[in-house]
Amino acid sequence: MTPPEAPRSDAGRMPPAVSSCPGVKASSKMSVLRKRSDFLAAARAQRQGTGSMMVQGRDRRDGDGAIRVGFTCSKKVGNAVARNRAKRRLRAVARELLAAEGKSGWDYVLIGRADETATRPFEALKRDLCYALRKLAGQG
RNA sequence: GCGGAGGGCCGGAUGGCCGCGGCAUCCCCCAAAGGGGUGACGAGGAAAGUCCGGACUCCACAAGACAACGGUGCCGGGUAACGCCCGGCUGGGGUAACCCAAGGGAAAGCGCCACAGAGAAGAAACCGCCCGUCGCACCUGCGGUUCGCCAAGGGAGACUGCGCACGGGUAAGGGUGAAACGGUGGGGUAAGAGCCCACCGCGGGACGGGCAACCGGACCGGCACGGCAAGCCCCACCGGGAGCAAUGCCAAAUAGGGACCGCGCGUGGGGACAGGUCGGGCAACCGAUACCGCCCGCAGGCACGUCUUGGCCCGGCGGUCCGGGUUGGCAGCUAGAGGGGCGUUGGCAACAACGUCUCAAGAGGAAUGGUCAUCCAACCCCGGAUCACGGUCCGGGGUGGACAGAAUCCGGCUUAUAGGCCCUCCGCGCGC
RNA sequence: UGGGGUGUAGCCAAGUGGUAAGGCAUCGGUUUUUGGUACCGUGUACCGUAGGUUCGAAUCCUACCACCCCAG
Repeated sequence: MTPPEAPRSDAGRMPPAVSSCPGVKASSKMSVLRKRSDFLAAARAQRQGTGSMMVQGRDRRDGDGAIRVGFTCSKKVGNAVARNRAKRRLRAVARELLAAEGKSGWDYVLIGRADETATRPFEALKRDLCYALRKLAGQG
């Protein structure tokens, strides 16, 4: 099912250039995951790690074309301030890219990492998400 | 100028671009849902820890109780209340400003005080000191002898010395310990001792001051009453229990567990059917004149126009209650002991009263942001100037923002916190 | 939101006011040709942190820190 898994160090390597990830106006409505069962379902599906985040993706297969996304951070990220900041940056980067790069009908869950999610430059954060979305699309 | 003490305040600023939350309003729309536009508002001094106190809601009880358990603990005041705050007292620390204290009761009782030490709780008597007796030391000497001495018995006994000896006196000295039953000096004595005296300490205390804690204290007592209650405990005061995942309402959906009740007294006639009561079984009874449906009366019940079938067991259906159990929505949900400013009055103060102006997040996998630029602190580097060699000032460059995110609300406490600002006071030094 | 527990040597741990047990591990030695095993010996603790009560605290009290568990 999964193609030959890239070694762990691959996650830190430079993702595809930003120019290949043009920011396009949202074509479909993006809504937010709110139920625990949705998060658990996504966690069982495919995942792709990068230097600054972990991305989980799942094809809902319910006929609805909407892209849904959830954000979460474990306690390992830090205190409430650090967790909230990480989720806000993930939310900002998802809002810019997900409508264009995500596959319709999928659920995505973005998981923050300690330090990296909060401190990585915004452009690099965008490259990480773009890279992860393409890997997931390729796997699917 | 240096060092220190106390208190208060701030917690980066501005502007682009892209966004988020509920609210108000307008538009699209028959309406709802949904979408769009506009507007003001949108984290903290600790929002944190969840350590106290309340509001609020439900449960329990019926007065306010008692017991148990838990908490608080100098006195007075403030407060809705508090374990908080203010003022005072006492004790301790500091040259001082000031700081610290769970600070009631140890003559209600129980318990503990290791080791060391004579003795550790209604004191004790080891060494020592003193008195007396006896023995030895003096004289004599039965005897024995390793010839150094040992020694029964008798005498003298004033002084002195000695004793694993005995009987008393004593608690000054010694040493132990965290703590040893007043201290220092003098008198006194056989030696000593509050035995007596002076001062200090201690206990009681008329009376005076103070709301009180407490303070002062004539006078009296030769001195007793060790410490620990953050050991049990006693005393006084406070506390019914649970918590917004409380609680109330609405909708949908799953499983059909447990308990209880009901399935409705009848009666006469007509008429039809072959088996008969809600279903099954058993027993009984009846059966072509039974019996139900049906029709007509009587009586009774209530839902008022319908119902009214005998026994036992099992089941079924309906209802009520209890229990298990899934999900979503709405309310609770933010205007209240509310915060802030100014003023007046009372009070030393905490605070209170009144007047006036002003401010006001309500999320719910959880909004209050992302990004860029400029500036302001801070830190580092380089160059220059000055200097009391600690530093200060000017210019340029770089890094770059403490602790930390509302979750029903409020009053406190505690803890974290880069850096900065202000006020008052104390000590020392210098100048005028 | 409410409740409970733990913290002692590198690891596991006993100790409930009076010198901080024990085991494993480490290190040294004996035995063995060597290693292992066995035996003997040795060191290692500011008892989670900071205050307080007490003559004396791992132990009692208060505050804080970290971790774990339970209920709705």
